[in-house]
Amino acid sequence: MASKVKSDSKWIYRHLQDRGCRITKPRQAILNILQETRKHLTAQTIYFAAQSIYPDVGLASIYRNLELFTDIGLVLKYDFGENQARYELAQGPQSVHHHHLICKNCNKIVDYSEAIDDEKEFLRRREKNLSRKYGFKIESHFIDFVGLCEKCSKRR
Amino acid sequence: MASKVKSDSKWIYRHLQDRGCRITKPRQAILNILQETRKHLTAQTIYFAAQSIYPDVGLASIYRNLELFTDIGLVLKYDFGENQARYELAQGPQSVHHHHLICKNCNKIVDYSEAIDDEKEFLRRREKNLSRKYGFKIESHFIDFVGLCEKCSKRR
DNA sequence: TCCTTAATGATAATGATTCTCATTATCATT
DNA sequence: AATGATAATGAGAATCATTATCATTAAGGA
Repeated sequence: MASKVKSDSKWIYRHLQDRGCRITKPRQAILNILQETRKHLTAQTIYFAAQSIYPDVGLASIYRNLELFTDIGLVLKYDFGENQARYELAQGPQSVHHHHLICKNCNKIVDYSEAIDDEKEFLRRREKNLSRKYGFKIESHFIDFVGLCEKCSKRR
Repeated sequence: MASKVKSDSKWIYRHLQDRGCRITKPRQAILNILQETRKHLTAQTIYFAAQSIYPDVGLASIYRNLELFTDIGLVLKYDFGENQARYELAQGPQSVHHHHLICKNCNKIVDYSEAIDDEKEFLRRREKNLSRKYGFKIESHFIDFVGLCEKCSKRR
């Protein structure tokens, strides 16, 4: 019953309502949490955090809504080779489009977003080319570099 | 007991032996299978195929060795948003370095490798830059485009 | 052939994610 | 503000890929 849901960015709610989705407390809680961090959170972490906003929330709703948000492009879902997915807001004040460096030994993740401009041009060409050739309607892309972080490459 | 393991590319075995790994029947079976396909196979698929080469093989060995092969760079492990990983040989006669188009609706995967040359130059610069800045020793990269395939984009 | 020990197979355990279904809450309409 | 259709929920069971355990086997150098 109790709920500490704060008011959120209007555009997110419009995005949901345009699709006939209701604005529920679990959804507000999840979005609040994602808006307050830059980290990639697991469903469990989001679940625990959501309980402090809306104690009655269930884990199933966390998964259901993360899937919904991912489907409608509000959230990005990542797999960094752990045995669980990670999520973050696709757009918003806290989030900048970025890619990842993944240490295959300790699983450390570094986000980077610099020098993105020459990348944009490259990706624009590539997406146009691929769309035409394969008939795909491309919505997003992921670029991950995998290797060893400084610590792990010394330790080997 | 029975075993139909064929002789394999020498370099792969050298790669294993250099690391003190033994050449076992399960390992030979897995590598045979991966060498004969261009597809991204699941552990289950590899398990069933391996049984026709070496009937006594256990599922645990499939997982253990796929992890080993991934660690030493012989195999690439992918997650396409299904609930299971997929694997393919990192290098070899059948395999060409490529990236993916993933349909987020029906999970269709298209491999593409054309026009890879301008990508190489772009990636070289990017990897050098990131290595210097973050101290990462970058070994590989993944570029995936996510969207809707032709069928699914019409159906919506 | 012998010996060391890496690797294996069988199977139990784990744990993230999904499913089921009765109940509840959202929100357009009145 | 009350109503009603139904989207969404919470609890917990079910699923299923992956890992861990451990006694046994086999690779490969001596």
